[in-house]
Amino acid sequence: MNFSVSEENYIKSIYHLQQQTATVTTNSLANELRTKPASVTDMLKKLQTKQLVEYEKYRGFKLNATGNKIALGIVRRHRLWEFFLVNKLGFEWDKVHAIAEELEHVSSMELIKKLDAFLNFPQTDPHGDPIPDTNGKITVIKQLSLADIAVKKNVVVSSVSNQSPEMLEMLKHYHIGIGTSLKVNKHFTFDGSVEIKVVQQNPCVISEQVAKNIFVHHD
Amino acid sequence: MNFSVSEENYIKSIYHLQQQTATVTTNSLANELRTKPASVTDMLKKLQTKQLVEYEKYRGFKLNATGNKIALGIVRRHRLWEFFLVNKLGFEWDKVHAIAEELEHVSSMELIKKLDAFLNFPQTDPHGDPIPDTNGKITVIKQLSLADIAVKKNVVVSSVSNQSPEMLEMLKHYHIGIGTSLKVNKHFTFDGSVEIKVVQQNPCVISEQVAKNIFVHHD
DNA sequence: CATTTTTTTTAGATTTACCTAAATTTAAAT
DNA sequence: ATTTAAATTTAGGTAAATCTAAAAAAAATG
Ligand SMILES: [Mn+2]
Ligand SMILES: [Mn+2]
Ligand SMILES: [Mn+2]
Ligand SMILES: [Mn+2]
Repeated sequence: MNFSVSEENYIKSIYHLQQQTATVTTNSLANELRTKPASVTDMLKKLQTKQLVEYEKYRGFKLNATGNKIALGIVRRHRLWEFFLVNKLGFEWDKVHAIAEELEHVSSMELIKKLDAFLNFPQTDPHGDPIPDTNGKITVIKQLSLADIAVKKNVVVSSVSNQSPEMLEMLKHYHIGIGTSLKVNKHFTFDGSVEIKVVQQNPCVISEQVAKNIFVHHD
Repeated sequence: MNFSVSEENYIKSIYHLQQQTATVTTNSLANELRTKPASVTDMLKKLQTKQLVEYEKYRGFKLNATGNKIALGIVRRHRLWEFFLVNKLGFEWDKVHAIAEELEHVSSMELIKKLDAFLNFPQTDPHGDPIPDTNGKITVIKQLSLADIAVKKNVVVSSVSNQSPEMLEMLKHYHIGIGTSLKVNKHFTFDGSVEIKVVQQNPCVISEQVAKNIFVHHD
């Protein structure tokens, strides 16, 4: 079946919200899509008749198996385009989301297949998020935020959950990017700030807010 | 101002039809867009209030200076994407039009600027059609169809006006592509077919229908 | 547990981009 | 110059995606 841009945006947003809560509410989806609850209810009825969601009035909803597969297809396209924009066109990673938000809806299967090959089958997007494969399989790496990492362990930055220009500016200042190796020297209990040692840099202190948005895995 | 996908498709189609007839008719545009004349009239009223066309009831219409500039922007995006699809992703040129038809509507200025640079500022698309520059300036090369070329003149294929898979199959068979050097040996008056000599190939005869769709310039 | 408060749904409108069928205008043909 | 035919526009309607305001249901509160 074929889906409208609007339907695809709803499906993808439900998918993302489900990563946090198993079942999604009307208000949270309206908020995510910057639309009104009434519009969400309308669209949900449509997605229900198209058999993409499990939905019970007043009870919230979630994607079913079909819906999930479609969502992963959209996420795949989005992340492949983000990779292209950063690694081929030279965008900074805080600028690509809005553009990929449009490109993800271009519907040619062949296009994505060839784009994937051209990019050399990347596994993660510029923000460190995994790219689902053709079958919708996604490899979720176990990762912890810097705020929750024990001291003296060597870790590698695997993703950032805040992708704003402000966050990018901050990370650049600390010489941190996806793949950067570092370790935690100390957690300050006063304000939750964290002293870290980035390889080939002097130790520095980052705020709890920053630490919580940097995800790492052990190497 | 910002335009919908539909508005952009109308604007671009008017632009293309204007290349042949200075003023465009409702029926021809409906036919080009595979829509109905009544829909064209509706959209034309809108484009008129948006000050993009000169339109007199029952008298046909044409883009004004603003409309023309916008059309050239869309054509630019379309052709840059076609170039990308063929030269970076490895598509054959008979498969790219439909995909570029979607990609052309992605609206980021920065995207097109960076894409252009990534592609090394190409001057023509895979079908030999010129790519307008950022200011909407387009270099129209004087070109004649093979059906109208005098014998024994050395010419270079500069574009093809039929971009179907069937045409591509035929051109591949004759070893003809954009940039191929050839000359006309003879015009047959019986059916308008043309004997040509492609460099490093044996002479061959092509039908008038094929000849009319191959455009060349003197080298 | 009865009553607020919050969340969600329904009802009814609006905008965009279409459509068909009928009316109107222009062009072509007798 | 009529008449006929073709092109174009108008009238009226539909489907998708949105919205606001009101009604209904669920959750929170004292
Ligand atoms: Mn999107
Ligand atoms: Mn991303
Ligand atoms: Mn298009
Ligand atoms: Mn082209």
